Amino acid sequence: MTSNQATPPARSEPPAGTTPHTAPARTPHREPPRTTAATRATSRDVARAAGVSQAAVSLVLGDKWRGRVSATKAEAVRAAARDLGYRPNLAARSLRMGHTRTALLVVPALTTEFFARVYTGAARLAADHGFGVVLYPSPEGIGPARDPFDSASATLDGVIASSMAADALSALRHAGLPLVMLDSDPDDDRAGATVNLDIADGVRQLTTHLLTLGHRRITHLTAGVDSWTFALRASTLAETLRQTPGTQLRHHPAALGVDAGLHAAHAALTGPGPRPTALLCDDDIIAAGACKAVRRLGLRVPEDVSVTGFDDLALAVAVEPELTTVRLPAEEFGEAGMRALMAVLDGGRPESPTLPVELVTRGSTAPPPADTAPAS
Amino acid sequence: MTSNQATPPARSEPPAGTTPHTAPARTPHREPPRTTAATRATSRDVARAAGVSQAAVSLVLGDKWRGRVSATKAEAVRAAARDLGYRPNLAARSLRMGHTRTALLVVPALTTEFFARVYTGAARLAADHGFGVVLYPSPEGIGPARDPFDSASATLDGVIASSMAADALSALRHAGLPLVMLDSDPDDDRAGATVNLDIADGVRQLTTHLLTLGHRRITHLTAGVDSWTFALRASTLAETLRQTPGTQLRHHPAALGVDAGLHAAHAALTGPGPRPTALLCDDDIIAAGACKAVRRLGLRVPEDVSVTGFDDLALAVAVEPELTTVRLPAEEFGEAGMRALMAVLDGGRPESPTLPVELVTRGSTAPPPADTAPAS
DNA sequence: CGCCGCAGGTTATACGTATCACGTCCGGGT
DNA sequence: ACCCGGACGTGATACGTATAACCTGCGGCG
Repeated sequence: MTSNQATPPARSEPPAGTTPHTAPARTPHREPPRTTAATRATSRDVARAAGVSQAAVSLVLGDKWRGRVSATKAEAVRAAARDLGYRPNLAARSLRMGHTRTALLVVPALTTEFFARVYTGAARLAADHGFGVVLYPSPEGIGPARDPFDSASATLDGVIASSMAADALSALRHAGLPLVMLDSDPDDDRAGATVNLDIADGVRQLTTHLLTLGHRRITHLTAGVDSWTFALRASTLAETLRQTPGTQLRHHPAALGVDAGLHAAHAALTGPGPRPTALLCDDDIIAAGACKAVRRLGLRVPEDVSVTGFDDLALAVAVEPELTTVRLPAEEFGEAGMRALMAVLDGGRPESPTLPVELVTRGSTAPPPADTAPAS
Repeated sequence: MTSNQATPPARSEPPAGTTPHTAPARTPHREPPRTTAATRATSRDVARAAGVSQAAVSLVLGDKWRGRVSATKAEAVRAAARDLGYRPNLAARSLRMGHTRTALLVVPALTTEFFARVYTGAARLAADHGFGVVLYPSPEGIGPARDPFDSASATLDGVIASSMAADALSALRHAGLPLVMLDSDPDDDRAGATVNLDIADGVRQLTTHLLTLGHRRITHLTAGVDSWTFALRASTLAETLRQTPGTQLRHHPAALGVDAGLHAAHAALTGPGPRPTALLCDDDIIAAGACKAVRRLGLRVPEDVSVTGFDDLALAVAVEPELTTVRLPAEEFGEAGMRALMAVLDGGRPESPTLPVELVTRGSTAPPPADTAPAS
């Protein structure tokens, strides 16, 4: 603190009560950038203050001063930087370095808790390595199809994209940026790496759980989204049931959302043929809607109909009964994506892990009613 | 996985042979940009392709060529840019222009649906104006207290901050960036503008609804977060009830989350004195937990105890009974914040609107049980 | 003695863009 | 005839940073 017009005098704080009954608050002219901070300090300012050259500042602050700057001057530089509140201009640095240490995360929509958690995990790991993450919610969330690179005001070093945001992928591919796919076909050659959740294992665990309870008529309420991860749910379920004779599997298209789940479940329960005893839903939200449908038909969960979810969102324990579901490690998913991207950026060989999932057994599943005749 | 080194067949190598062997592969001088796709096209490349100067390209693409470039050449420039897939280097532009068209949105945590929707609204409006939005989830979401500007890899033009992220505000204030506060005390002089939701009106509507149904003993399950918006809920509730004689108001501290709501409601319902007939919760998630507590005590919602939420999240219609709640226009909230920030950035006088909220009456409220003795 | 190497610096430069200052060529007003 | 101003362009420059290239003593070693 030297000169620089400092010491803003006490701000004229009205101490308590006595609200200014008029409160004119005129002064509409224009507050010129009078208050300090008008222009940020540059490395040249720091150099001047420390009595060295701008290059020396860059060296010291970049921690590359081993045998180039004396310890005395290095400390002087650091002190000056601190005093001036110096922050490097990231735009200039990016221009010079040719990279931005920023990744783009492409997700279908952010209002889904799942992807919010994926982002959180990715951002946390990124921050630990000096990276930033910006979001590109795909068209359904943000408006008409828009170029991802117009959305990201920073230039990008790489992209992490959910397979559910397939509509944005063509633009991404064209840009030739390093790409990490989330939950995508491992054979997809667009990606430099692929991070997956072990969805198939989750479905198998869930199915085994229902089978063990005695269920034989299972209806799958699908998300109605054309993406690899949802296709995998359906195919794994079909394959698993095929190994147990006497089972019956149906698929009912729903959509994402409570209402969609409700309507699909209603249709599934009132349709022709024997009523299913278990509803396997593509996510927890659909499952919540399905539970509502069951009760509106005068039936109970789980005594009459078992319902299962997927994801283990906060919602899963907010409804009653609490949902039996498959817990997806969302934060770790985002972390793994970011880690893979950083590996690609470092030129190393990226890992393409498959993250384990976990069956969480709660109150929405039970043995089917005793009076139910076994299928066929 | 054997040799990573393999498979660069015919990488470059113009196979035309007869390369002058006097020019061995050495040439360490300077790598000319040989491999097209490796480096992005610059405005200079476009200029060369269109047969004009780089300045002309900038003029045309910046739509500032009124009387400076002929229509013919302008079209040629646009064609060349299209052919080359030219994208301006945003880092260079930011450096030159001194701004980034990027705003930072500071929220307490993203995993809450509410702020995810706020972000979506802000980002949508921003995109329409060529702005981007990056997020700074506050420490609780992202890790230990970290400088917002390390998190944002782009430099920033301004900040939109929720009052719930108060812990990050000191760093923000120090930076002297244009600041728009979300849901904050209008007298707060830190902000260039303040956008509010009409929380007080929502509380009054909710309270009137309960009073009209006949409730006299109301317990407020608070979020336990020290922020202006939650304080306003409590004070407005108290003030409203004070105007109706014979009412009894208690406050029970909860926290954000289903479990917290459950425990707080349990305590509220089993505590000393006559049982409250209505539980007014600071948000829908707490309310969902409260409903669970009611049922675990062998009581029914809403016949024995009415429960109300706040926010109108997706959760509100996922639980049964569906929650009576106050709908907060989250997307519009984010939009209004972004609009105010852009107004500040344009040097204009920003509006500081208060957005209306709406009472949504659903199944979780009903008249109190008839056998309930009036309070006092 | 000559000269190398190294610590401790500085100067110059390039990244890609937007814009200012400067040219040139005209047609038209005085 | 002269100058003015507008249309049409181009060259130069600066934004702030990181780093390559260069410079200067100085102790040591053949």
